Amino acid sequence: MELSIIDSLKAGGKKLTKARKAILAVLEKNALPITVAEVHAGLVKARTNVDLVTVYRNLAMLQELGLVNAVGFHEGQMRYEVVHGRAHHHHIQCRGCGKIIDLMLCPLKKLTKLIEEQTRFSVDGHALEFFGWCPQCR
Amino acid sequence: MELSIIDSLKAGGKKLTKARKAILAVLEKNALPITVAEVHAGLVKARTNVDLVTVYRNLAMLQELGLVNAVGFHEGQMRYEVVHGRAHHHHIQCRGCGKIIDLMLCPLKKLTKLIEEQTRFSVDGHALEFFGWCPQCR
DNA sequence: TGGTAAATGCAAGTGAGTTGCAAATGTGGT
DNA sequence: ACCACATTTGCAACTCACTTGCATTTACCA
Ligand SMILES: [Mn+2]
Ligand SMILES: [Mn+2]
Ligand SMILES: [Zn+2]
Ligand SMILES: [Zn+2]
Repeated sequence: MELSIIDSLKAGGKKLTKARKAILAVLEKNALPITVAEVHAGLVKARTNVDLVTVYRNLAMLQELGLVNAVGFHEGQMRYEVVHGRAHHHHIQCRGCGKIIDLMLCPLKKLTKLIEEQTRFSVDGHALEFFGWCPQCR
Repeated sequence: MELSIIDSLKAGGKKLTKARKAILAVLEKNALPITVAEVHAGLVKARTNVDLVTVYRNLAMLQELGLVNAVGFHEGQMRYEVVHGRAHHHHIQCRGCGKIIDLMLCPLKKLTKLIEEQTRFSVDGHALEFFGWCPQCR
């Protein structure tokens, strides 16, 4: 059973600041992973002025606590989505317009075990993204 | 049946330059994906002076022709490996020392079809990397 | 309500990757 | 072997995501 966001912060010795609440709110209302600039723009739109560097620092911290997930499509920047209350999953991005869709699946449970046996690594994560062309850009 | 490197270059209207040959040679002698800086260092070591920007431009071009594969572990830089004569595969990287190992497998053939049906995207690629701790760093 | 560690904003810095342009070089035809 | 010419290269300047240092502010707890 998963800790609440507030309890996770407390357990990590973190304060529940105005900036933090606002950043989490922006992420919660976005179904898909968004860039740091998009988080920042969301804050400005919500009349919450938070410096860009504060967004960077908070996203890094939230990621360390496991509350936020970083996703990269090799666009030259990372994207972030909330983990809390959502199932582990992956994404596909259109090479034309950049659109992203959630893929509510993960085929890697069994394979992870196999890799651990074959490589003697202990595997603790993976990144899986698909690329292609959406119906509009096809 | 796969075109030779020279034929692929020719087909793309590309010249077989000294820099190009040397870059491919560096990549060929490395089993694992290496950074642009590492390619460049390899050139210097081989007494072939090629500007860093030339390395960037050639790797981008070779990737477009499908001769080279870009791999990213979200380290803040990309890595490159030759495709020619090697089977499609994936990688695992140690979170401690950064060591990379080839995983000669890909579990995504069937899943790709399923995703195409479900999303109406045409899928033309994917990125899959595993992360963990190697025996030394465990 | 005050003491204190954590968090924030601002300014400056880092580093991967890109761009513009003049000079150099590989290629295909003669 | 030579020429014409498109491609490629090197250099310098630039962009932009992200980080760091430090003085000030803020959330938390006794
Ligand atoms: Mn998602
Ligand atoms: Mn490989
Ligand atoms: Zn699209
Ligand atoms: Zn290791």
